[in-house]
Amino acid sequence: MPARVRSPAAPARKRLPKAERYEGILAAAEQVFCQLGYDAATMADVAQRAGVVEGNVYRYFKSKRELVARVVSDWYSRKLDELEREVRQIASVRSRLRYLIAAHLRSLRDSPGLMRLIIRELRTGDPEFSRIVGGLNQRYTAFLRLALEEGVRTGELRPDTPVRLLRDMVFGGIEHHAARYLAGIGTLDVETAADQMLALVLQGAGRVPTMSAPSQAEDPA
Amino acid sequence: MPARVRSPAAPARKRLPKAERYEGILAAAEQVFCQLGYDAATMADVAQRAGVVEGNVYRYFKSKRELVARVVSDWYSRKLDELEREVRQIASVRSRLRYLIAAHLRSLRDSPGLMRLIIRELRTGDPEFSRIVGGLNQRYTAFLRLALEEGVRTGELRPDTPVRLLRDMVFGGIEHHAARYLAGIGTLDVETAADQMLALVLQGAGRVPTMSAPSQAEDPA
Amino acid sequence: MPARVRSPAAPARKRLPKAERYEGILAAAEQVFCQLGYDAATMADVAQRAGVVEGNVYRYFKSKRELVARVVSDWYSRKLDELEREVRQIASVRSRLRYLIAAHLRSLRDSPGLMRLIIRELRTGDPEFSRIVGGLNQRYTAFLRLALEEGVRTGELRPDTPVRLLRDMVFGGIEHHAARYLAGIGTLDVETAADQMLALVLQGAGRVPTMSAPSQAEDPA
Amino acid sequence: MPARVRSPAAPARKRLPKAERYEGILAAAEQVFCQLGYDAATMADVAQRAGVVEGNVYRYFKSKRELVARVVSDWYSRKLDELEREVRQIASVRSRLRYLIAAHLRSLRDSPGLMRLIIRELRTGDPEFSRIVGGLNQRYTAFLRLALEEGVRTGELRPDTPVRLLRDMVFGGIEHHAARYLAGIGTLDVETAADQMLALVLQGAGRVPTMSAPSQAEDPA
DNA sequence: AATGAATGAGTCTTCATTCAT
DNA sequence: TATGAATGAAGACTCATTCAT
Repeated sequence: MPARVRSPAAPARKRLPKAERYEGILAAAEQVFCQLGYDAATMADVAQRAGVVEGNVYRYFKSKRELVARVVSDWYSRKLDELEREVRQIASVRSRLRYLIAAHLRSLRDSPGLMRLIIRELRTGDPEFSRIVGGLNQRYTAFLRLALEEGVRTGELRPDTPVRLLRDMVFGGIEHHAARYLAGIGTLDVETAADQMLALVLQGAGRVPTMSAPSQAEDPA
Repeated sequence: MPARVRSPAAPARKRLPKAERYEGILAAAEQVFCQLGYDAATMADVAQRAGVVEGNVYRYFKSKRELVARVVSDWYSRKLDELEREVRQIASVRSRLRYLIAAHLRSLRDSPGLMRLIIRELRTGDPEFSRIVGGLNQRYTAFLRLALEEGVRTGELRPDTPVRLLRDMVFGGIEHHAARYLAGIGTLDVETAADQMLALVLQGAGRVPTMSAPSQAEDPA
Repeated sequence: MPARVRSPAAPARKRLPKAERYEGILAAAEQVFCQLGYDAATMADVAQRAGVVEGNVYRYFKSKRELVARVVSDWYSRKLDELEREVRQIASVRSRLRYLIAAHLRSLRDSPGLMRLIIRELRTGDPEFSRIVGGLNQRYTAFLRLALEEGVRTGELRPDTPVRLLRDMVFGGIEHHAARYLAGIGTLDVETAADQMLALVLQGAGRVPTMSAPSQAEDPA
Repeated sequence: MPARVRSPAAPARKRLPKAERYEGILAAAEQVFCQLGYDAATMADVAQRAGVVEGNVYRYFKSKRELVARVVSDWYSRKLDELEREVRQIASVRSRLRYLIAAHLRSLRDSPGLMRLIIRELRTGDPEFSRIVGGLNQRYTAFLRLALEEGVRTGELRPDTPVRLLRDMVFGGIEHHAARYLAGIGTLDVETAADQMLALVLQGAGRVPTMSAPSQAEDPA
């Protein structure tokens, strides 16, 4: 009986259809893992929150690792569908970049617990985890990579753009930027951050040196 | 008043000066923590690697948390000294940025275990940890922030540069970029990555506005 | 995320209904605690005596302190029931005093281990302990206090009787008296001791003031 | 490094005469044991408070048990001297009883930590402890026993007085009475308690039934 | 399908005591 | 005589996982 925070447990129900019980446990696991983190969360916590008995969880998930993996892959699946749907409707590369940056920021803002879980646990190298979550992360970041590659093709981006590095700067930058927010400190202004990051991605921070093509708005000229 | 009787005790191992033993345990802990991560590592592992009995570790470090904290803060201290020494000798902002980017990449390349430890455990919010490591991370990232701010002052960078966001993109980008390497997959080409990242920081990925086609797409011309 | 893998687990022992196992552990704990005392007893001792694995004890009792507390409160509950039942059937105050004195002596004679445990551990001020055992001791001693108070009301006892002090002398006296027996030295003659103590309580040890030699010095004659 | 309360340590001094060091450690031990109790106190606590290094304590006391035993026997020796000195000057048995009762109450009031230590640890049956403290407790209680026996001889007390039982009631009663005070709750009024207890010892609480020799002052005649 | 009792291998941490220096 | 580093044997408590019912 750890001094853990236990939330109002759902009353146990009997004989649910398999799929429904599965979803219930998954949802409970998401809450518990997000709130406590992987290590601190216990299977007992999950079972209780799901209104199920401990051993029963193992009928649906063969181990704790698989359970987190499913929670995370679930999130990725949902996110992937959403991105798929939205991104195809955005014509310009620039707008697509803007959308993807903002989308990731929104994810961090709206599901900080889950994102912290992903960021922390994704880098584990656990085989069980990799097997399940594996490609999903790649497919997720692929949206940005593809957008950048298209930008190169269309000429909106320099031909020598180091696409993967730029992608890393975007995702890594967003996650770093949100670190304080994830830690419960401060807020996260999605739109401002997205605008600034997009600008940095496109023009960098260096002063444009040419005479003929003066830089930004604040040019005294 | 335990009824158990203590056993007669075996021959004592070699007796080291306090500082030496401290360093020995610290070094052992660094290895163990870097290899297994904080949670998976046990104090028994550390003690064994240090050639010491488990209980003896506690003469030098009052808890496992303090021990990691010391390992990490030790690294930061060394790094901070080094940065301090080097950075002050680099005149131009551009060169300083290049140096800081490369330095962080080198850290990841040369101490992947430690860096993974830091990246993972730094975001824990544990008070023991924060107390000790606390400001070190800030002081570390401050070097880049200061360089960027100076760039703004000297006019090498745009006056409206979002300094903190850019700093996050650099550190986050580097760490993301090194993720595969940290996971034991692939290599890390410090110089190339540093060059590319510096370029992105300064000019971004957007097409250079030529005379005929000045700045961005939304240019009214 | 421990890297250690759990072992395949051995054949499970017999499965008892919850209440039965609870009682079994409680009984084992009583024996162990009484024999060794609280500090010297270990949860492993208790588990072994109960024929259960150590960790399983914690399914029923959340801590060692709670376990002793339950053992002790269990005894009090039983004793309280018994006293309740018996005392109400005894009409005269004198008989009631005699009964309560003898009953406490019998408790010491018949459950010396448990009584030693109570006497030693009751005075600990541990919150877990107090929470559970708390009022039970007071309710136990209240029987004597109430009998004395009634004696005062009925005139069988002097109106200025210091009830609490007298109660302390009875309980403290009995416990002191039984100390040698509790230590395993000598025997305990309940009836004789009860008779003598009752006499002391009622008349004290002072010479009875006869007609010719009236009581104490402060006798006005 | 336990979260224990450590008091201002005396600075280590070198090369004290043996006897002086011995006393210093003993004094430190008394403080520590009284404050924390035997089990919770550590040899490290004692050493620190004595301004001595841990291992050095063992040059003067061969074990923790012996150390407490010495602390306790020290107290008894002092007390015994004091009683010896005082008691011989008190002529009447009655006064002597009054003095001994009050003296024990004062001990409890003035050295609650030590008394708690004695009361708790004296009943352990530890051979090391018994060997050292052994007879002291008996010699201490003997003062009261002798006074009672003399009372019997002189006729001030009934010839059939159960001396040992009465002695137990006095000491046990006092200790029970002081229990709340020892637990840090409430105060201890030595004089009142002594008066009341003396009266109980001499006359008991029973209403004197005779016509010819009416009882106390509050008798309506 | 569901239950939940039972397992067992850890985890961290504490401390009396010894002994090389 | 003094030091304090080192020992080692517990000890309380946790938790993923299994399996009889």
